[in-house]
Amino acid sequence: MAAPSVRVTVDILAFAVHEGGLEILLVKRKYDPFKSSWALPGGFITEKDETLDAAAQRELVEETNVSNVYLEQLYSFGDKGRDPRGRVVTVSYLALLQEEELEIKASSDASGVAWWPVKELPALAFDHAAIIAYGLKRLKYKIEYTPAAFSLLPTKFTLRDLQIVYEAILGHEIDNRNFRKKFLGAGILRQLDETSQETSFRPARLYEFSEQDFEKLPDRPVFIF
Amino acid sequence: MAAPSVRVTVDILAFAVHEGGLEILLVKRKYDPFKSSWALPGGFITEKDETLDAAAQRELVEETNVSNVYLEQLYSFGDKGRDPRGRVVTVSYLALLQEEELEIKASSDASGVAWWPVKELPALAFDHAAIIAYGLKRLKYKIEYTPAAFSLLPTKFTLRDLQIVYEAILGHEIDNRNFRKKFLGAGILRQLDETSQETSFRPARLYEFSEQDFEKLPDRPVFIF
DNA sequence: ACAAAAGTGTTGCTACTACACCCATGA
DNA sequence: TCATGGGTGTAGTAGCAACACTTTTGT
Repeated sequence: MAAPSVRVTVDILAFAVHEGGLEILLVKRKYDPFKSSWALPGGFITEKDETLDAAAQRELVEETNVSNVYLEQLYSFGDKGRDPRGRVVTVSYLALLQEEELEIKASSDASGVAWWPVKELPALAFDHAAIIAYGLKRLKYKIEYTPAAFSLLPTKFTLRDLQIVYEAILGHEIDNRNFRKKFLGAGILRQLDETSQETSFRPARLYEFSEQDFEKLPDRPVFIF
Repeated sequence: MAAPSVRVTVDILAFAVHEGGLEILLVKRKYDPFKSSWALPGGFITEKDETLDAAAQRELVEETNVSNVYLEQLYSFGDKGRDPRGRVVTVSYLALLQEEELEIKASSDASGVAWWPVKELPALAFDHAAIIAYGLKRLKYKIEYTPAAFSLLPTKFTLRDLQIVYEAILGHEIDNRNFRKKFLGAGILRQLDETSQETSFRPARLYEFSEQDFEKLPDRPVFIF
């Protein structure tokens, strides 16, 4: 049986919320094809990669210096004409990051790495614009049915911070009373005896997400607003 | 950059509900590796496949004689040791079928093709048992949030038929009054002026799923029981 | 008349939406 | 004292779960 060889990449959609807006991490390509275009971080899988997940972790570190993050496989893209060099199947991954805690750094393959607001993306290489559109749809969905939003926040956060994450991703405002009621009633937040300081007005209570309490819930909660 | 070539397969999880139980379509391998084991239908993508979806359609026809069905990409598997022949990345697909309307037929690559109840699967080749476990989880989820269940039924069906599909996939019984109420209230079923005949007792009303009405719903309904 | 499955309503409860004001703090 | 965001309660509504009996048909 002729089994034509194909090249496989993993590409990462790394999202973060920054100043009330959703952003994605992109690298500027140094080489052809699509030299000087912005693209998703990622690359070919190697002999050493034990799993696709591991390959995604590795590529993210190599291309952007970002390590040790929540990563989840999203979808695979394999249309014939999507890469001018030949058949390339791309397995896309979703990463949820806290921008402030990272020090991004371009690899030698790239001439730059930067956060881009998803509402003002540059021209993108390959079919990466379509991949991002797909990822955004999935992300909206995910925060409504899973505790994924907490991966976009530091361990200690205020309810307002959490609400900002939801508003940035869903793209609309949420009534703060109902928002707080739903999360406080869900029983998955631990209130801390600390308040956020950096303000010149009333400090807000800090909370932590409790993975254990979430797992113990009889039914999965729904965070639809 | 050394881009090691990888082989890519598409494998299909073809489900159907038969006599109240959920079944999956498997083929018996004629050649090594895993000669004589049962496996998911599927195979390597070829130069001619324009898309991964098209490759899945093609493989399903070639290996089982099943054509023209609902197909949806599920997940990709690429652990290093999963195929003894070397690196193989498998893109899995979900197909939802009506067993009665199909005439399955083994290809020349296989020594058999058969429906297997998911509760009594045979020993399986590669990591196909894990792939099926994953697919089952996704299928349960899908019927609760999408109209996927209708793909497992003929165009005309009774409410009881529909309930049997839900019970087979979810694995528990459902109160029939609440079940009917939810579906009749959802506004996505068209009642026909026909009844099912084949019974020796009271005939049941037939219904059709209305794709258009489903699309027109302001919010997606939730079919959780 | 009987066996078998089709079909039907109500009640209590929970959870949601919509909505506007007072509170605590630092400057 | 003022500006700023933090924090709170209620009333009306909609949707859900739990529950058992009558109807229709063929034999």
